[in-house]
Amino acid sequence: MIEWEQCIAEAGGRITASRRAVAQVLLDAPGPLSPQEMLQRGVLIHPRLGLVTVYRTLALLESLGLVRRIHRDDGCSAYLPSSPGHRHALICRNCGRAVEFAGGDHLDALARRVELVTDYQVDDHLLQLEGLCPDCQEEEF
Amino acid sequence: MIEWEQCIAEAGGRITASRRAVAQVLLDAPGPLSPQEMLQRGVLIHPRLGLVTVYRTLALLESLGLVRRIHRDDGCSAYLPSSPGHRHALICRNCGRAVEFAGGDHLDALARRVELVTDYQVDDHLLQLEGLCPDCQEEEF
DNA sequence: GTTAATGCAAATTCTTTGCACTGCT
DNA sequence: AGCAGTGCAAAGAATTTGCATTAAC
Repeated sequence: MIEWEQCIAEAGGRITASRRAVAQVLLDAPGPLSPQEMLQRGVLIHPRLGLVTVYRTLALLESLGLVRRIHRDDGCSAYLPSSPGHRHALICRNCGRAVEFAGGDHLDALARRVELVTDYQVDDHLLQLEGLCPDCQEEEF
Repeated sequence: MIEWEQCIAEAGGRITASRRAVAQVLLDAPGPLSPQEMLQRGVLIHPRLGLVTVYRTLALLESLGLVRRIHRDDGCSAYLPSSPGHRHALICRNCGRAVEFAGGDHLDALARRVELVTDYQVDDHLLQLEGLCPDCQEEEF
C-alpha cells in the first residue's frame, strides 16, 4: 500500500485526486473501513468524492493486491491496506483496530494435514482472528 | 444438524413444513448454498415456501449453531450444515463441494504466537480453506 | 487532444420489516 | 384456543451500471 501510486501507474492507471483521497483515508484508518465510512472521511480531503468512485477505487486497489477485503458480521464488507505477502487480519472486537500478521508455518502445517485427511488439494485460505487489542483489554468489564 | 428437530423443539420452536424443507435442502446440498438457491430447491419440497422464511429459518438455525455462515466472493453469504465443535469449512473452488475439518492444535498454536507478537488477546477466528476436491483434481486443465 | 476516470441518478441485488393469515402444539 | 410461524408486499441497504462531463497524461 506504500507504493500504491507506483503500482497504479505501472498498471496503466492514472493518479487522481479521488484515488489519492481513498488511499489517504485507508492509510490513516485505525481499522477496517466500509465504503460508506471511507466516503465520509474522504470527502474531507476531496469534497467532490463520490461513493461510486470509492467502490471503483477499492476494486482497483484490490485487484492490484494493495488492499484486503475482510468480512464483517453486519454483512457489509470492509477494507484494510494490505502488506506484501500472504498475511491475515487480526481485528479488535471492541474498538475495531486491526493489525496484520503472517500465518507462518502453522497454517502450512494445518493445510498439509487437512489435505491428508480430506484428499482435497488446498491452495488458498481466508483467516481472520478476532480479539481484544492491548488498550481494550484494560477497560474490559 | 442431525438433531435439528430436537434442538428447535428444546429451544421452544415449532417443527413446520417450511423448516423441514430448509433443513432437508441443507442436508442434501453438496456445498454451501445461498438463501436464493435454498429457496429454489426448497420449493420443490414445500411449494408454499417463501424467501423470507428461508432467511428467518437460517437465522434460527445459525443462532442454535446448526448451520455455519460462510463468506462467498460474490458477496452473498452462504450456509452449510454445521457439526458440533469448532470446525472450519474447506470448499472446492471448482464444483463448490464443501467439507468441514477441525483446526486442531495448529490453530491454537498460531493464535498463541500471534498473541505474543501483537499483544492482542485472541478469542475467536474465521478460517476458510479453498482448493480442489478429489474429483475436480482429475479433470483439471 | 485522447481517453481514462468521475459523479450523478437510476437500476439491481440482498436482506429486513409490517401485518394479516395460517397451522403447530 | 393461543401464539409462533408464514408469506406477501413494501421498505431499506449495499453495490453496480449508463452516460454525459472532467481532468490526467
